[in-house]
Amino acid sequence: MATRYERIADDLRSLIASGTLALGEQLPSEPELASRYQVSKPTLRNALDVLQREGLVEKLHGRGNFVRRLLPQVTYDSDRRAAEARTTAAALQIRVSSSKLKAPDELSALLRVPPGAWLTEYIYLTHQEECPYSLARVYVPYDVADPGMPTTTPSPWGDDIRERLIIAGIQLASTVHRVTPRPSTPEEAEALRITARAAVLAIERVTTDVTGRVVEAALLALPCDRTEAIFTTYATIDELQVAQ
Amino acid sequence: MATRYERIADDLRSLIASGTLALGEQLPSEPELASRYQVSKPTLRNALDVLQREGLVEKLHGRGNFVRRLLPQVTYDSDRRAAEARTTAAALQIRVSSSKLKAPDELSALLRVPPGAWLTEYIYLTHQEECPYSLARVYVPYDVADPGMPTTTPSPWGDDIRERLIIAGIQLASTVHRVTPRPSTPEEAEALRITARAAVLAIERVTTDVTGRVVEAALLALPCDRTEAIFTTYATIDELQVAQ
DNA sequence: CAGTGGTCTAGACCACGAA
DNA sequence: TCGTGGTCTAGACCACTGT
Repeated sequence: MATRYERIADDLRSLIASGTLALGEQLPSEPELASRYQVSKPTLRNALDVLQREGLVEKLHGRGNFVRRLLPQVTYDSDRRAAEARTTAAALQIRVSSSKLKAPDELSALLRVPPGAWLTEYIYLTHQEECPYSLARVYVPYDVADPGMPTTTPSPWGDDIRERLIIAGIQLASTVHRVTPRPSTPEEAEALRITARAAVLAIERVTTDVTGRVVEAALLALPCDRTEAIFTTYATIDELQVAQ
Repeated sequence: MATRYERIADDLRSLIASGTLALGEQLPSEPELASRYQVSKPTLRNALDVLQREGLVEKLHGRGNFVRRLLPQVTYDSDRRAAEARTTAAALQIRVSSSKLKAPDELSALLRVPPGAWLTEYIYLTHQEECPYSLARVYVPYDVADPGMPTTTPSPWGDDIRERLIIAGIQLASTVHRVTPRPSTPEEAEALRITARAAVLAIERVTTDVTGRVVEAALLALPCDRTEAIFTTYATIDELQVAQ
């Protein structure tokens, strides 16, 4: 037997699905809904919590509850060219800032440089039509190159930095992506405008050149509930030769 | 200012971290904790909900609240050899079953075969020390090959199937992974013994051979809160030549 | 059966956002 | 200032688990 709050959630869900409650529309206030369903406020809030976890309802303290608009899908692609094709179509606004810093311990381990080595940090904050899309922090050791500020059209994932490394004569050899869903940090929640501790898909990317040196690393945070990430791997030459 | 339930959650969290509450240990009952912290039951439950969402506490209806044991980390690696090295160390129990079926619409799109074409389906359910680890469904079109039942030591991700395809003379060329966090289906929640609708990391893998034919596809489901996935990509030959 | 967590009430009061 | 959601109380009763 379904509980009271589940039945209320079911009812509101079908109202949203049928369009009776339009996207972006404000729901009636909680006391109003509570009296309409003849339940107490905590029970009604329990129902709204279910819908919030499902991503159907957005609660804004002091303003009201709203039917969540369809948010654009976020797509990461390890293949730079495929990503570009999509990016141009999607009209993203990308804000990049850069600074120089001494590598803290986590970054020195990631980039395999001594702690305190100089790094250039690029922070990419991308929006799609006012809606936060992704947060990327890209690091390049200063003794590898100083790519300077982006001049070309940037990519949300800092792929333009890697392009600049290639132009500078650095031969990229392999890229390792470590993908982990985890709760967002307060800074990420703020930047992506998601509720505190809501999950993000974290992608840790490390690019190595043909000499085995780490030439770039990136920490990406994508909103978990509307993200897909695509990775394409090709058989290496020796694998194909073994098969032949 | 932290709320009442947040301060209680903080306190319990530090008790768990310090080992005062041992892993797997049953917490005092909710009325007991409520009176100890001088709060009402709903407030105390709110604190436990926070810890449950963080994965620190497991609530079992009719039995009690327990400190969640450290669950083994689940690691997917796109690199078969790296994955093997880890797997042998970790002592996984893998159960494989196979059946033949006609491709439903979703699978025919994924495998690029006509709807209703014959497929071999392999279901891999992996445990590590009684704890569910991963669920993988692997599909091979029947006209590509019939790998038969696994004889070698299997991999949790069905990599042994791909090994068998290589031995059968099929030249694998590229693999595309599509990674999406999403709520679990009831079957997945059951198999992975996670709470209903808890998030899984879904990996959709499609392997293509040198003729461009899809020779294998897999649908993997991994428990979101303790999973990492690693993807390694190498510069293709033409990228390196362009750079030179 | 006893003991546990799950649901629910009918209020009170606080904190936030916008006018 | 007013209307909104957020927190909290002190209980009652239901549903599940193990003996």
